[in-house]
Amino acid sequence: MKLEDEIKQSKFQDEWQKALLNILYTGNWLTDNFMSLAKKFGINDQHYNVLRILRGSHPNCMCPGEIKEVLVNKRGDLTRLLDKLVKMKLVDRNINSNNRRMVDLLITKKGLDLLSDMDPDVGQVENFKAKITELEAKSLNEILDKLRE
Amino acid sequence: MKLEDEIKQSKFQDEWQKALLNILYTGNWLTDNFMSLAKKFGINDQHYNVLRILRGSHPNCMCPGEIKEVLVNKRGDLTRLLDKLVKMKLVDRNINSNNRRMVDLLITKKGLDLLSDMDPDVGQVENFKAKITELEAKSLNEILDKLRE
DNA sequence: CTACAATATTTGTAATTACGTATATTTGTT
DNA sequence: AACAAATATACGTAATTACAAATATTGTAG
Repeated sequence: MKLEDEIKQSKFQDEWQKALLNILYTGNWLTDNFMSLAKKFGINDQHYNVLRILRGSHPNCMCPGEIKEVLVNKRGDLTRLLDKLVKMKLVDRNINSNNRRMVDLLITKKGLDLLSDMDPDVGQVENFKAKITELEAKSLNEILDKLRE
Repeated sequence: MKLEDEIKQSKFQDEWQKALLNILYTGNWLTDNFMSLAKKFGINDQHYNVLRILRGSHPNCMCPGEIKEVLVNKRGDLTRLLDKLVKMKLVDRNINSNNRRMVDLLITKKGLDLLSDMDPDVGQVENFKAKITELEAKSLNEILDKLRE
């Protein structure tokens, strides 16, 4: 749907202002989709993001600092977010033996299985290939990168 | 900065996957900017968004439902968000005389002054004109609109 | 080898957000 | 006029998030 209709605004000052709102709106739209998807599986979107990062490094572990670095959305209290994942037995947490300030986190079988169950639904949300061409995606990436300069 | 460096990822599966993360990352980046800006002025980004909407309709008032409709980011508990703005005397709240289920919200002089003070800083964050051309903004809008179809 | 700075994570506390439910008012129906 | 349905907002409670400070461990200079 056109942005004008989605946020009930008849028109924008200019294309730049519309772009600002469009990025925020589309980002929130994606996040909302992930949130309701995750909720169906008993977690939230931040839990999902962390699990997915841990799956990416499996069978190696990561420490909280490393996870924070690659998290797109840095909001949330990582310690307590991990508390919950450990409590749900989706993640194992152990003190790193080389550096006891650090904590090794490893996704469990249960965690991997949960992600597998979610994959089809996630594929739906991430189904960009059906909506824009590769050239459009590339162009989008270039423009967004420029904006953050 | 290129997305690869910002989230410490050496490469992405494809342009589509990068686009997904880029939208989320850029949206969060913008939100973080607004958050730290608003914080300097003693409010948060959602308070700012609501104030800005109310300035848009000033000198007319709006009710919570109308505000929720146009809010890009619908997160947050509007009632208690407004409680805070009323307590800070940035917004006046009165029961609507025609329909007493509804509540009239009007930005105060103090609220307008706060926004004026913030405007220069906000201009910096929203400074898209300096970064992308009008054509690029237009192209961005078209691609984002497509993604949400 | 001791003191001090740096690093990695955790914790306390307050604020915000989520979500279901409750309240109040209006509207429509009989 | 009485009552159910619909509408608009507020509230209770639990979960999450923000922020500052605390704890524990390691690295390092003297």
